Amino acid sequence: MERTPEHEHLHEQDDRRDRQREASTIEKTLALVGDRWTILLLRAAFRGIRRFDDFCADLGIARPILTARLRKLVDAGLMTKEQYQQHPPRYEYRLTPSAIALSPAIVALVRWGDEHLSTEQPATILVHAPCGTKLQQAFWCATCATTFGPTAIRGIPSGPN
Amino acid sequence: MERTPEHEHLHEQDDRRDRQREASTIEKTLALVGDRWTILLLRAAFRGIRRFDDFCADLGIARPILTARLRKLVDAGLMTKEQYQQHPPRYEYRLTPSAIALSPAIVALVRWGDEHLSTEQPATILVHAPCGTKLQQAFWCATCATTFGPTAIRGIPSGPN
DNA sequence: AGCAGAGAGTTCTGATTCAGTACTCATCGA
DNA sequence: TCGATGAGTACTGAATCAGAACTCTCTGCT
Repeated sequence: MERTPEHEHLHEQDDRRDRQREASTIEKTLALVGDRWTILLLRAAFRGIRRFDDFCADLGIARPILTARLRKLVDAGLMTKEQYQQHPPRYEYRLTPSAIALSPAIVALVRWGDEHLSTEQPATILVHAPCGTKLQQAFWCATCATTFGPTAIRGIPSGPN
Repeated sequence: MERTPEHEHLHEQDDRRDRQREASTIEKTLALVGDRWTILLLRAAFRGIRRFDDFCADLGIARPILTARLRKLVDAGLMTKEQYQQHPPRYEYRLTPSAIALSPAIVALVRWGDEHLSTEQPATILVHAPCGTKLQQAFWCATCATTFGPTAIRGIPSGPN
């Protein structure tokens, strides 16, 4: 399931290496987050939900799956499991900064869904709180002081090699 | 992305109906896009891949699954299947504007993965092609002409209700 | 005419993972 | 002691995954 860097039996072009590397990190991302529940779970956590049964009720997720998802997120360092009570041991799950850093991605998905998938029901729209303007999400270049679209993005390898 | 300690939710307003409605559209989004392959497929398409066998080779995806994913994306209006040659009928798959609108979400996921999941391998960083500056992703308010982080986002219901 | 080959799939297999109901286990409060 | 609460497990069938092999229609070559 996890694709190790060694596991490149099907690449024939060598300019694929860059892609391969990038793919493997995004593959890891998707292996973590790319299923029907994990994003929903994180979203619930962003709304302040912390306990097992609350997640269960809020999302309508089956318990064994919730157990598995929470464990996976804790293992990945996106949530922590903390005991908030000794005597009957009770735990709560909290987001780590790493998970909070995912919020732009989650917001982008929510926005896209609202704009492209909502049917008869009016979607919630996200606005800039200070002025109430409908949210735009763009890429911002501090050097050029402009926003730009996806066509102006290029990937370059970072680091010493 | 700046984070303020007290802000652990994107927006609260615990109107249950609001949440419920929003959840259902994000659920649809995730049902479409929330699996191990779809995002990877879209990413490949963003890189210019258009043909069945090329997707197959590039992603290492099994053919039946690719068939299913492409069909799902075409049905959802994210891709079009166009015949580019008559005589042996050959098709290619192209992204629609609706899919291109997903790019902020995909970029956000890639970036997050590169920052939080990459191990020893240096991650590819995304840059603004014209000037080479490292990509910032922000929310942009056209009215205020500023960018802002997730803390300044509020959700409001659109339409009646 | 005959045959290899490309492109775009479809049909079969098993192996995994998903999802749901029902159950456990410990503890508290009445 | 009885029941409720919180946090899980066990066990089940359904769906999805991965891979190999197969089909079908043309094209290009000989």
